[in-house]
Amino acid sequence: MDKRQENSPRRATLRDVARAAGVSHQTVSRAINDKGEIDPETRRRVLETARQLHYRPSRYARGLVRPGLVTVGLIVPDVVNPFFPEFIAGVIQAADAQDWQVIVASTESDRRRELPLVRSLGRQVDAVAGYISHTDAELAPYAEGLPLVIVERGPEPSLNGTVRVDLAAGVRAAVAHLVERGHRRIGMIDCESVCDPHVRRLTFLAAAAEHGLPVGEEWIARGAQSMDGGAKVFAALHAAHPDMTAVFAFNDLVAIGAMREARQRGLRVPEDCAIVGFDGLSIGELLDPPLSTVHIDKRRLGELAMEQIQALLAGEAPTPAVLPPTLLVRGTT
Amino acid sequence: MDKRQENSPRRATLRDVARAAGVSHQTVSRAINDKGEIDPETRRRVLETARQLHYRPSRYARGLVRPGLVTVGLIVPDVVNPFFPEFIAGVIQAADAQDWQVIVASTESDRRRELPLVRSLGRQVDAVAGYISHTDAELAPYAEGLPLVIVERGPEPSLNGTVRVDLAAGVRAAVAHLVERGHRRIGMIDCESVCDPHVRRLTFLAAAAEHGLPVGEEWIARGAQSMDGGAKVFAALHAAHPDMTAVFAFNDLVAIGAMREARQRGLRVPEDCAIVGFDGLSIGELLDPPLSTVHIDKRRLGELAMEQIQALLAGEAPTPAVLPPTLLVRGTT
DNA sequence: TTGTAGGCGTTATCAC
DNA sequence: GTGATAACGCCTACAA
Repeated sequence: MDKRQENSPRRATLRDVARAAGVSHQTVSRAINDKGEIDPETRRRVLETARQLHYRPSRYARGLVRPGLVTVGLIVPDVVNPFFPEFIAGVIQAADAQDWQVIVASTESDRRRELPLVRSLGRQVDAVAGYISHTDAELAPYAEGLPLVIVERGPEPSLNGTVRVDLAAGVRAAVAHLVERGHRRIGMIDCESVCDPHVRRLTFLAAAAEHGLPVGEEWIARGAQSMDGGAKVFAALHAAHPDMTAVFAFNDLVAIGAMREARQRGLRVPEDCAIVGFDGLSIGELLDPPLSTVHIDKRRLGELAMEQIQALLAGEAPTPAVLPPTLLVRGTT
Repeated sequence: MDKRQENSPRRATLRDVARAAGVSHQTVSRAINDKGEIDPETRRRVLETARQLHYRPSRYARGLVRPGLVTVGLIVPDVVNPFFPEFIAGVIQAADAQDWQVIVASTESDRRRELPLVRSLGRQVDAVAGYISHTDAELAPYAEGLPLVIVERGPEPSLNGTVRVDLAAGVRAAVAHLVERGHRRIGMIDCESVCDPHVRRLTFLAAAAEHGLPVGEEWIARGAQSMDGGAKVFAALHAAHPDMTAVFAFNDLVAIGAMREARQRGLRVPEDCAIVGFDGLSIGELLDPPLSTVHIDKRRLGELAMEQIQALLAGEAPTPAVLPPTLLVRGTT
């Protein structure tokens, strides 16, 4: 970390310009910052020599004398995964509203990069928010007192700020919706995930039981978090339960894979098999029919994270924020 | 711009900690930075009081003494538009490879925000790259000598770094491909765009002429850069030219809208009407059939931008980089 | 092992 | 209008 630019020819400073222009460094400062008390001609001359010397003010020196500009670090697993751009946009937008800046960093879905990233990024910013899977205790030595907001952390208490989606509520909404549509033999496509190891699955089982569905563990299959994974798991479920009339998927990506596989097998969606995704990605709109899903307001999630950061920076104790998802009925149910 | 955090209770400094721990500020520095020459017990005590005082080192003071960490500003019109996340990822990845940081800022597609953003962001970073539609001359007073890399600027010479996609080559490839598939009556869906006011349209006409197609201005219609825009323009083209067998769209989003409208009108894609998009968004894969398109390597585009920044920072004169797109034949042609 | 002196590049204050 | 001088918070010598 913190690799530095080597042997670059030292940048010109205020004093260099002063010397070259034959004035005091103070006068240069006046010219650069457009203060009034300066002779227009001096000003012109100074600015000209500054330009020639490629002078640029040091943000560090400025920051030291004129502190207060807030910079926030944002850690996401993957910039390209369609879930995160909206989240990032929410953070940037909320930050921008107060003229704060956001440094975006990605772990590339590599959990081992989290801790070093928290440290190096944390040293450059006033606070950090993001998807971090480590515990408070693991984080502490790297956070070094850094105000930290963790997204999608379970409900364990934390000294850090916390924002999460009410996954269970989302699952219940999805199941209730399918039941309402008359479905009883509902399968679930589960995935491995650091963020949600069990909530979706367990809630699904509980909801199924509550609705008196003839559905248990054997109606749940697990696969990779990808279109391909979704397709494979759907194939397995369909083979095991030919009478299955609906599927609840771990997320939209997986749901899309399932949908494609269903088609391959000659099933019509939603007539022969309904499908509900999770996340509410806007790309679900592009499908035909568009994907029904449990919608997460990812922009809002970003805003909530920023609100936590503000609280933390104001020295307040953070109250965990919980975002309830909403059912988005489109065309696959 | 540059709004500051007001009346926050001044953060503890090295000296505050020193006073509280009854040592010199130097000793504190040693403890914080884990230097060897210090009594373990002193170290422990210092670290403890530092923690109590919520001490965090000032990045400005550190940067001043230990300069060299490079931070790059990145300006995009829209974080959510599926084109940009990949571009951003390319920039972040290339930056990360040298342990540089990236501050991402968005103009929210508002051209008027560009100039102020260049100024305020530019003051906080070592260089800026991004989609900026203003000219060198307009930029100069705001750039203040800032190393700047402009993406998708036309081939006009510039003092700034420049990266662009060879749009014309992409258009020619698309038209050639359609002709090869036996199409002659090809329509084009054009859009208004700051980045490309005319290249696509003019190249399309030129290519059509070269291939001897019975196609002129009247085969081009223009609409909004959205799915809806694409649908409307397709409707208009189809109405005007019922014998049209293929469409070249300004970009993928528009192409998707066109595809949907074609279906609405009872046309099979690609049998009754082939469609080629532009951009190579990965969401094109989700369609059925998947969208054929002129693919731009957006990650590579980001890398190229970073390479330009490196050159600029090294004091080299930037040679404009041109990225050739590639034809991606999927299912709609 | 610990403390003192000096400087990093800027802005602010106050003389001239 | 201009220029000394003193911060800002930290780190690197060097001295004790």
